[in-house]
Amino acid sequence: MKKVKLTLKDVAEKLGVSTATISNAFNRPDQLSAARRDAILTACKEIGYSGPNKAAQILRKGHSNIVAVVLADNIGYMVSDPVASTFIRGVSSVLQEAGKHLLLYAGNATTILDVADFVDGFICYGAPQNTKLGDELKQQSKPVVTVDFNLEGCPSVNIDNEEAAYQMALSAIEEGDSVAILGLKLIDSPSTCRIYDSPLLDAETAISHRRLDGYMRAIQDRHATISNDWIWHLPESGGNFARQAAKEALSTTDRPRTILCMSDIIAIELLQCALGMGIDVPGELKITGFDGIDEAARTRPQLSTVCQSSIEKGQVAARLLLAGDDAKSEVLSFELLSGETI
Amino acid sequence: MKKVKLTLKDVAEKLGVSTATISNAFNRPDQLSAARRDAILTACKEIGYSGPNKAAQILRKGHSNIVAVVLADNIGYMVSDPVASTFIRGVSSVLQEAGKHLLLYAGNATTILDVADFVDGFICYGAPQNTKLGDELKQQSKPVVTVDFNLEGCPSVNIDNEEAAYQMALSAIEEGDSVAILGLKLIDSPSTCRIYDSPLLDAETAISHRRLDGYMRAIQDRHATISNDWIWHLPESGGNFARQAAKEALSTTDRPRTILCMSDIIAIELLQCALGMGIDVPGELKITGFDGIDEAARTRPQLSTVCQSSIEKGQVAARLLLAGDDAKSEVLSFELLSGETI
DNA sequence: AAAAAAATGTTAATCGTTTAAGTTTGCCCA
DNA sequence: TGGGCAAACTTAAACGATTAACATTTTTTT
Repeated sequence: MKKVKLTLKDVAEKLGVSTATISNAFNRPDQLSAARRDAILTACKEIGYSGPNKAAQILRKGHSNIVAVVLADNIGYMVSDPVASTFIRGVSSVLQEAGKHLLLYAGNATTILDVADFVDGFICYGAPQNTKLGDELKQQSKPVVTVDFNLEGCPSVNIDNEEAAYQMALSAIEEGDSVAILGLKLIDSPSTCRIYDSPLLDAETAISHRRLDGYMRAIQDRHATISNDWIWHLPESGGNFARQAAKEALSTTDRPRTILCMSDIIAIELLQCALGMGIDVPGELKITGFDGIDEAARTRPQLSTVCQSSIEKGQVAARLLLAGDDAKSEVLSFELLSGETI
Repeated sequence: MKKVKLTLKDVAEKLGVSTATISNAFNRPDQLSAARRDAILTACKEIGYSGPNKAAQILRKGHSNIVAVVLADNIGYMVSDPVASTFIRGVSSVLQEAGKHLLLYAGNATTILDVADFVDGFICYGAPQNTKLGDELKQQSKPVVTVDFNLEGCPSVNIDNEEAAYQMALSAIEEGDSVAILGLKLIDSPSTCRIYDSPLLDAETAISHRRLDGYMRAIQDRHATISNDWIWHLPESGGNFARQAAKEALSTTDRPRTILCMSDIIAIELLQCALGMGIDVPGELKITGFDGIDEAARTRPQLSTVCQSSIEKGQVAARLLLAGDDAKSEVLSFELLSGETI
């Protein structure tokens, strides 16, 4: 139980050498003889000095080996979401290998400027609801990598959401079908609702809108029908939002033949809801998901969905951040999983 | 795109006041006149100074508003584990309210001493496999709260695992039954195996052993039978480990009547395995879980398990850490969920 | 054997703040 | 009128390291 913390200076005095030499012993082995270095290091161990103070190092060196991962929604929700947590796993594995630490940050919380001074960079996952985050990110000077959305001037990691949604929808929709969409973060509302004519949110950068574009293109190509009041907005995938939307969509007069869901979580909720109501899937209703989470492979009937590797996304994002200035945006591949719901 | 970072000194010169005054404007409003304070703050906004550098503040003030959450296993696994991620959600909610940040830390990675200098404290979740972590924790001087295990001198958050396991087992086991146990982290092995006579791991501090004690007491009280080669060790709950143990346990000659599992994840895997083999649950085989994750309520037949509130655990842990020196250990309550598997 | 190069140390400035202690000013009251 | 006291600022010493630039010794080269 050491009460007093030793400093580099204390150690230097005790050993009768300069602080520079102690510092070099820890940081730049080539700057002193191996013999002296060993002597210093073992002496430090003996007297209980565990190395240069990190806080001081951060200030002096200007970097901390800490990378902030900024999650679009609150940490709690994101961490329990399988897609997001798998993503974090990917990031974490690469960072860990590089000896970096992971600061988990909630985008909806207070300002990121609280940490911008000492983290080495930001990995931002998912489009933030408020534009404040974007502004702050460009106000500060640390490198940024965005995932599943784009920010001017920052390398990003994405799949081709438009194309993925298009292909998925195309294989689900039959000529002339009626279609509904359970979408994510389409408009600025904290609750489940149909979008009608509400202004679309962040239409240029958000992946939700790329997916919507893809769906719409497929609907056109199949000469299918849809209207704005058959497009639902969910603020997040979590249980209640999805359940409510599912119920609404299933109790429309003249129920849609096909419902396209922007996440597997939503699709699974919808599926359970439909089965509970005695609706035959895919006989009476076809359902598609998005993401390819493990659970999707276990539903009965098995969900059709777009598989993307969240873990790879995380790894690539981390690598891009570590790569520094010459990092270029990456578009990852996806795969269609043809299940039994279409 | 500011290229040069302004410092307090720059601002002070520009405004013609001392650095102390600027600093006070940000940190100690009572030290200067309101008029001047407003003037300074708005001036700062104008010239693009976003407040004192945090790295310097950490060094000078000696605290950072960062709390490290140390996870027993690797971050990746823990984050995707429903129990652990719910726990993190709890921690995060309290920290966020207190304006603290959350550094996610993998206990199995490198030393925590990397961050001990600048975090304000540690919340350690789950017994670490290696004792190194414990040593390091007491080597450093920041406050520590442990969860689901104990560390000498540190406040902890637990349920009464022995009693919970006892009660659960007691209601599952019938007089004279044969029993098997699928346990977690009982011995020092990276793979699934029966424990036979391997030395038990960390027997004093680990909750696994409290649970084991409880099971054993119930087995005695019910005059049931068990042997060391019917106690399995799993390094973690994750899929493959559980599946392997489940298969082994179910293919023993003279299969056990009751299998007690130390987590719901394990129990669910076992249940699926048993149903897949055409075994009638609970007719031929009774199963109990532990934790009370959401998914447990959705299995058919519904799992019997011990429910504990992971989110509360997280909240309490965070509050204990924030409470400082006068924090006392807390024992949370649990509830038996009598499902259809016993 | 002298000059050049390399190896090993030290000195002191610096990173960007905070804050105890000191200074100046203005105000009140006897 | 001047002593006592706040209020409002400033000065300057930390916080605990890193790292150019310089100084000294040892080794290598010619």
